[in-house]
Amino acid sequence: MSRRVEPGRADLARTARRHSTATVLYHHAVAERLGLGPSDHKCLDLLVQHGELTGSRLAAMTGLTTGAITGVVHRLEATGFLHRRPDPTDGRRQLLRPVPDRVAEVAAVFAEDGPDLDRLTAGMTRDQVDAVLTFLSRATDELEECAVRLRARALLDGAPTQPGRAEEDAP
Amino acid sequence: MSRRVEPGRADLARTARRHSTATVLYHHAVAERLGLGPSDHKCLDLLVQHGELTGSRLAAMTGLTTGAITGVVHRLEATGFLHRRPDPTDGRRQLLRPVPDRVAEVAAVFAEDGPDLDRLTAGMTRDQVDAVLTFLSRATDELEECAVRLRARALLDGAPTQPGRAEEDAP
DNA sequence: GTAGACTCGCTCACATTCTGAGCGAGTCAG
DNA sequence: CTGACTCGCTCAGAATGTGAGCGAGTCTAC
Repeated sequence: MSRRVEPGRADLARTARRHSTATVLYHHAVAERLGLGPSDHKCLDLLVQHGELTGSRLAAMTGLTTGAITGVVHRLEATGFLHRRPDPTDGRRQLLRPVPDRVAEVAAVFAEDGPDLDRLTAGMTRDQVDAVLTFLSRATDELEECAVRLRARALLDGAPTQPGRAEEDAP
Repeated sequence: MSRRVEPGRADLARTARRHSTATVLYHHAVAERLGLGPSDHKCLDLLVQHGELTGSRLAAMTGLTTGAITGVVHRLEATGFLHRRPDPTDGRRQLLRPVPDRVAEVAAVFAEDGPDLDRLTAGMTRDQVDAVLTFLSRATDELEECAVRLRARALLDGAPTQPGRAEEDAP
């Protein structure tokens, strides 16, 4: 670890990690503020970003079971965050899309109690901001890919270290 | 939306949001992989970053109730991720600290199925990497602050049962 | 055009996790 | 010592997730 790589390298790893944790905690706080569970908020976010999705797609993206998704959709629909309509081309599917008015409320929370991008990039040159953009974009892609890989691995292993519960341990 | 903002401005907002969502999903996947619940992983992360914390401090940081924290601590201790010892200076407190060996396993998961920082910063100048570092650092601070504010606001709205103290602290 | 394999969203029983209230022990100021 | 406080814990009940399985719809190959 004490190799003379670029000086900022270890800093970057540590900061990125802190940033991750802070992000997770912040998301949870926003969900609470909106009267939603963490999973509900997660799904709503995905819906907003993708425009329209099916339930099974949502299940695949979040790693939740379809049963759990049913609950999420019901709650989000009951609270008016989500509109549901049958897919005209496939009778099995339900197309889920966020309701603009409610989504605006979510955006308002972000605006009121969210990070201010202008402040975050204050004093940066255009080139530096571009670098940030590139980093975030690449990181997003990698994170999505890694999440999929992790989930696939869990399925393949069939649950190696985590079958039912903590089997060992009883000193 | 055709304002004269800097070209990268809206992009940055959108990308940051996508990055947040991806981060949350990734954290959840990692937790599953480790056989932990999302809250358990969140607490473990905080523990790793801060070295040693008390239960009540953890509750304040995560927004969980002390009852939930008790469960988290029991699970983490049972699976060997956490070591607990009474505070020598205050008989009420339990000092919680992560177990290095187990934490190394967590790090291994990150190394194996996590984003590769070298790739994320590939082709960037020292100056650009510094900009990324600055951005992440500032964002982390703001996110933490915003989460606290959100939670405080939620307490005001709802029934203020417990005196929520999560501010101060700046070593 | 129909049989069989698939997908989709749903339900149900059960397990796990979180909340909310309250408790005993410990700390500290007066 | 007394009283106000903090700390971690317990307990009942609510919320949320899992896993298996179902009926309806779709697709492919006969």
